[in-house]
Amino acid sequence: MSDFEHGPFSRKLSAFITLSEAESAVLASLHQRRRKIAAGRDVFQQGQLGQAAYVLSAGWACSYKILQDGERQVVDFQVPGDFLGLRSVLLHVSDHSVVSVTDIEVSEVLLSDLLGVFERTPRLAAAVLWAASRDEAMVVEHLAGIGRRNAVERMAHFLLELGARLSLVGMGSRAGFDCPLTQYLLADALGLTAVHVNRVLRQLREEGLVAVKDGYVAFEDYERLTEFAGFDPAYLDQPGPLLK
Amino acid sequence: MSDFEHGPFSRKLSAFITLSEAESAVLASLHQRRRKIAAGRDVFQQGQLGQAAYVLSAGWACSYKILQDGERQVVDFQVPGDFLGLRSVLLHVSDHSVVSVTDIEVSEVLLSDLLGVFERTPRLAAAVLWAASRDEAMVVEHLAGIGRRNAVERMAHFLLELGARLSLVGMGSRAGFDCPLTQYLLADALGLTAVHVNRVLRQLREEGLVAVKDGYVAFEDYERLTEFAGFDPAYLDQPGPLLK
DNA sequence: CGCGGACTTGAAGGTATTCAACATGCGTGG
DNA sequence: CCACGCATGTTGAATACCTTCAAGTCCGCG
Repeated sequence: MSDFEHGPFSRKLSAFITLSEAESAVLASLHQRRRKIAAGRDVFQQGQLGQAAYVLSAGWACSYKILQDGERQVVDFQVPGDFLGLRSVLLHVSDHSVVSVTDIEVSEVLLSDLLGVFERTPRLAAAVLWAASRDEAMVVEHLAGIGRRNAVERMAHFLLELGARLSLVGMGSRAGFDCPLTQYLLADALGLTAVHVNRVLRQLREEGLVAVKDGYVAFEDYERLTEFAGFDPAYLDQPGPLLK
Repeated sequence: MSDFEHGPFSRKLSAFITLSEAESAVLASLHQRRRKIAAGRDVFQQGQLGQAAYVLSAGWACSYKILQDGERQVVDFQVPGDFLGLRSVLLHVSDHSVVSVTDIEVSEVLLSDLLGVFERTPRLAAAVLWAASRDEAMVVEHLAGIGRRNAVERMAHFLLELGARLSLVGMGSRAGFDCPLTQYLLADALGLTAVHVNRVLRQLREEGLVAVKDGYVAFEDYERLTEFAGFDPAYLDQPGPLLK
């Protein structure tokens, strides 16, 4: 049985462990409670008692925090195959909010489901922990970018990372990718103002590195952009399953 | 049997699950390979093939990334009970480095140990995943701070969070805590220069909020500082075990 | 005693923000 | 159908925050 039949989530996990039929079946059983959510709706909110997490099967979502003074910081964007709110389910109280950027489709995963999966198929526990680690690695890279890169490098690096992630699920290439993010969302992700995001994008465009226009990110000179941003995709790549 | 007998790691996990004797024994078995490391030594490095993670049992450590241009971003500091390199063991390649800030004591945990623990005691898998989630929540809060708080608020929030974490393991209070971090380390953690850290600390001292001097952080007005920094410890608190 | 690491302070400069104005495109209702 | 509102994108000018560069202090230690 192909690991790819059950959608992007199985596809993602199968990069870490080779899924047995039993394990595939257990994963498939997680997709019982499907929901469609329109663009711009909160999936869940910061502070909410969250017993459920979700697996995103279609569309883009965005996890963010609202600070005391009302400022928003986008922590990460989620694309198909990613978890929504995995931390929340384990922390009992959500430390962040998630909003749909486009129309999305999700499967609800209860804490009890997750614990059941862990007991019946411990290898899947490792796979889920791996997926969580990979997500955290991206958050950490994001942290480093905000802390230590200037606005232009930060944007360049961010666009390259997003492109690499999307390539892994067949939604992007070295040419570019469709991107539904507004300059406001980009600003809140990169710790900038929307005004400055605009200037930075102009600069990257004028230097012939990357052009963002009409919902499409076009890499005009992938090599030079990679060089400029100091982008190293090692933390995203998974050469093969670690557990056979 | 008290959950506290086996050191800060068991103490931390027992905030999430009530440990059975069998589970405590399994945890204790993880502390077979103990190592002492002098201050200022790398425990492991970014890019290294890391089969092993560590549990910190004494002292302070610091995880960081080095960017292309040589700039350092400190991701988090670790105090007793915290994991070192859990992500690395699951990602196979470490995405960050860890250095000892003080003399430290660690226990090595192999990937095979961890998988064994998951198979024998699935509830511990959940507990470990919870601990990882809690650590990630701190990284996310850190990200939000760097992205959306100015230098003074950022520093205030950081010191409050550190104080709260240390209080949980009995190493701090609302009065203050011992802190071995230099202004250079603080700068690299907060995405500032050491020079500006110095000015920010002076400002916080002059406003009677918090004073950092001779390795001790003294909260001079905890209430007002909390208010000023917009500090909400919800994501650190765990009212009681989620799994009995 | 001299050296290095950590800390401190001033002055100048650059990056990103703030404020303000305007352009563009899309959907909705008059 | 066109007017209008609203979200998004664009650009300029003034300002603020933080960095950079530079100089110097303090202290522990070989």
